[in-house]
Amino acid sequence: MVAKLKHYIDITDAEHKLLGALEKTERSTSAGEEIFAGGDVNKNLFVVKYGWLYTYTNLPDGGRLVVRVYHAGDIIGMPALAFDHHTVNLRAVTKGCLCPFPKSELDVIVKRAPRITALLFTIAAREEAILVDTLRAASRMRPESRVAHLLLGLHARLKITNSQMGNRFRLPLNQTDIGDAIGLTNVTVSRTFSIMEKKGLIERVDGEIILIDLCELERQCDFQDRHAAMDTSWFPSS
Amino acid sequence: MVAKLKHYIDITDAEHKLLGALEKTERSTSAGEEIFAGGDVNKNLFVVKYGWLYTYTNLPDGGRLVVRVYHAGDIIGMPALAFDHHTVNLRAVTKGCLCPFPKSELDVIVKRAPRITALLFTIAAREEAILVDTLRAASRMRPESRVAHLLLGLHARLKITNSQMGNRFRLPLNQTDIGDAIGLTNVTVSRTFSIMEKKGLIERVDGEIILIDLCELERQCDFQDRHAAMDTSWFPSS
DNA sequence: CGTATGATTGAGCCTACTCAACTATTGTGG
DNA sequence: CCACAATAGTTGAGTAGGCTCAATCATACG
Repeated sequence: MVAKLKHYIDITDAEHKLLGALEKTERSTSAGEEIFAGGDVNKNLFVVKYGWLYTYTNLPDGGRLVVRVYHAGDIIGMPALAFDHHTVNLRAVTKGCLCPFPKSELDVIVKRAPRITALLFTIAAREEAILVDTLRAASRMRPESRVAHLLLGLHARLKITNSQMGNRFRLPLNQTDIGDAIGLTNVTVSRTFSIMEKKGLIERVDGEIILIDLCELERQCDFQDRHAAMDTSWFPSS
Repeated sequence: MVAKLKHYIDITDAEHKLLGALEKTERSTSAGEEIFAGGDVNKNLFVVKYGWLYTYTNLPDGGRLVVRVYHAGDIIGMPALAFDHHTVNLRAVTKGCLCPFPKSELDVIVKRAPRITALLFTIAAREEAILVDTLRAASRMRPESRVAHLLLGLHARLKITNSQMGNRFRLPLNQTDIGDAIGLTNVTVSRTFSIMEKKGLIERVDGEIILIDLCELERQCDFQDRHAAMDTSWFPSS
């Protein structure tokens, strides 16, 4: 996580030490494992060391909504900071490793490291902007644009921690998961992928996705990369 | 705003003074006025003194998505904290009054008032949880549940600052606005309201909404009140 | 090699959309 | 105060796109 935060601001030794405390505990996850469920008592946040995970909620009609996909360097559980119970479920997609830390450790950061606090605040704000983008795409766009938005979002996210990645990446989600993330059935996801491949927008090779026509993909879902830059101009001095 | 924050934690005189600084500038708004547009340079956040407003974005196909409705005591612009440009548009629904304050004033709070910082952080986290609820309802539920969710959300929000309100409130949004907020057309909103009225779930009198069968409304959209309580247990001492 | 999971494809249906006409309400200027 | 315009809401008819159901094909794994 420190590596990811360094991307945005310089971090002093003292700050580094405070952040290190958040990653002192480790917990490995196996593919498909349920880490916590909505309604569980919520004392911890999690930093992702590696692996893919997602949060989801069940819908009253039996459906399922995949809220957000997480990768190495992400912090899981910010929205739940406001409540003493979890609001969503967390599931590991692949093998991975998490660092749980109690909410209460944040108080030290808030008290002693105003720059880190501001940065975390900003990251939370960005999460909200990303969620609005998701709402835009998943509730109001045609299937092709929804898929495009999901793929571009994952790609932009993965590029931060893996800059020489190119336009190709492994996608460990099945089509039902994808459908639950963008509000389609697995059937429609399948048909949509086929159409996009036929159009020359993407390719699928060995369970990896290749984004062939990035420009057209970005155009059709009005994509904004929320990861590239953040406004740190208002931050206090350290 | 101070009145609203007091709801959750005690506020010392020093903290009160810092917060007061955020509300020293005022700006009145007229009904239908556009306050800012997505892409505008973003230096200010806004505290709502009174009036109704909403943020929205335009969709690539010409549609519109109403993201969030704001009332007295709300802070507008948290998600934009992460960027130097606005990510959405803001429009006033009714006459009202806003207190704009520069982002840079937050740095003083982050440095000097850790409890207030923690509280603002928590409010941002709650906004995210609310947005997930919106995503759930607006992208995946039947029209009736979507309307129910919107009405209950507004009602829960208005109750905080107006505790003896009962189950009746004025709704200054037209059916096109409502549709844009929950992913329906004005036509479907009209039909849905009629059905819900016929079923005895709600009533409409003089442009006001009366929630007749609260339990059934809550049941059918799986409603959670995110405003009632917040977890402040992890906050630092002041 | 057999089983389980995941992906593809086809047929038919259903729901919210579009288009359009009409009614109701609100606001404004003469 | 009335006439007119503009905005908002209602209702009907027909359409279309994504869903459901179901069968088949592909791949991975023990």
